[in-house]
Amino acid sequence: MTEPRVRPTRAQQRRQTEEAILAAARQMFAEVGYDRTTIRAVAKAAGVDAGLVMHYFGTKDELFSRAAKLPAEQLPAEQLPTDTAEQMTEALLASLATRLDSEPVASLAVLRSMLTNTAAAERYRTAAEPRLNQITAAIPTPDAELRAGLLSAIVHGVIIERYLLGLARLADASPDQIIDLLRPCFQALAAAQTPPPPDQPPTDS
Amino acid sequence: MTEPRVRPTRAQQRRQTEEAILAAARQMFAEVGYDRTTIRAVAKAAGVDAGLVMHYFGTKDELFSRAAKLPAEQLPAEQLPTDTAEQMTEALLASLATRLDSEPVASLAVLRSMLTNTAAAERYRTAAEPRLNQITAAIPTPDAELRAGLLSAIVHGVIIERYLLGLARLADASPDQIIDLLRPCFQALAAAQTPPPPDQPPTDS
DNA sequence: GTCTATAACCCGATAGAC
DNA sequence: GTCTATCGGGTTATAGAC
Repeated sequence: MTEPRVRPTRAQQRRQTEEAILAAARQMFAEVGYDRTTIRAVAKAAGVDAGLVMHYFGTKDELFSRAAKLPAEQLPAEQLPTDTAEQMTEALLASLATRLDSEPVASLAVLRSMLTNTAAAERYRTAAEPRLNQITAAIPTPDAELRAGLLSAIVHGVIIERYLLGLARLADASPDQIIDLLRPCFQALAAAQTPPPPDQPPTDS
Repeated sequence: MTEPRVRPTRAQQRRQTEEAILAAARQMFAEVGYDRTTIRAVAKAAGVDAGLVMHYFGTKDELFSRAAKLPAEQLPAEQLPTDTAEQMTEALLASLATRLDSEPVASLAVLRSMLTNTAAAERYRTAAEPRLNQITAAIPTPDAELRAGLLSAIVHGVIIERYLLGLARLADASPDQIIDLLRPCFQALAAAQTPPPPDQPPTDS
């Protein structure tokens, strides 16, 4: 009998090299974007032949699509509370703090490519949409959709300048420092006007 | 004598076709980015031969560099007042309103390409630096540099989502609506905490 | 000054040997 | 399953005719 424990199943072996290819592809897509990422370079980084990459994924678009998927599609797990604007704001800040600490490389691949690749842009849109709806639901004003769009734009602007452009002022700061500065911004956007007006009218008027 | 008025100088003619090429290049760089822009397509859009583009600009990098320059380098003209944070904030909002109304296509070319082209990223950095310093100078807190970086990131995040990604919530809104919503955000970032600290120390201490 | 032809080099994708 | 060879296409850039 052949020892089936030591060298695992054909399918397992395949999944293993597939994962190595995907990891290399994610890294390169995140670093230089879709166009400048070549199948040949991905294969070399993964230690396999270029033909094998094509054999597994068929096309470069499919490779990008698979590489850009977050592991186990864990997105639906992180939901924002929509009860009050304050809760949503804090949850959004906490989510941003996590992303500022270590943004998944698959997300960076999408962000890096979304300005020059329509498939990446579409993936960005569909990934951001449920979150936009959650933010909108927590804001009690008629212009909630625009406010939610601005909050999302701020989050992504900060992440882009920190990770993709490496601007020193944002790249060197700590996540806590950034979210502490952004908290009043977010509260102003989510809570409409200031709760207590300065000069209180008489109680009976 | 040959009539020199009707058909202008050789140099003028050259400048004219050069400008046509640059306009076509700006448009294409802004729409699809550096990599997907080809010399051939630019030449066709400008109504000239591809070889002529190379003859004028020598290399694709030089063509991008020339196309990405704002006309007459009018950047130093728009300076932000650095006297008080309030003045700077309003000026920054006014500048954003103008850009939301019609962002120069040369700027869009840089923004579209900066995530996948190092020359574009470098141009973005050097163009943003003087403005960052002006914003910093108007903020009276020790973390002024980080606050300025966040303000800049917000501005560019909004512009990117509006023009380059075409997200509906930001693309359909009016500039005035957007800056009115962003005003409290910017004030919170620029003005630090509430001006009068609650407990004043004794005068002589 | 303008345009044609082509060189030299990449790429993604395919076919087939082993 | 893995790798080599190659096809067909694209690009920038150059050389040279008109």
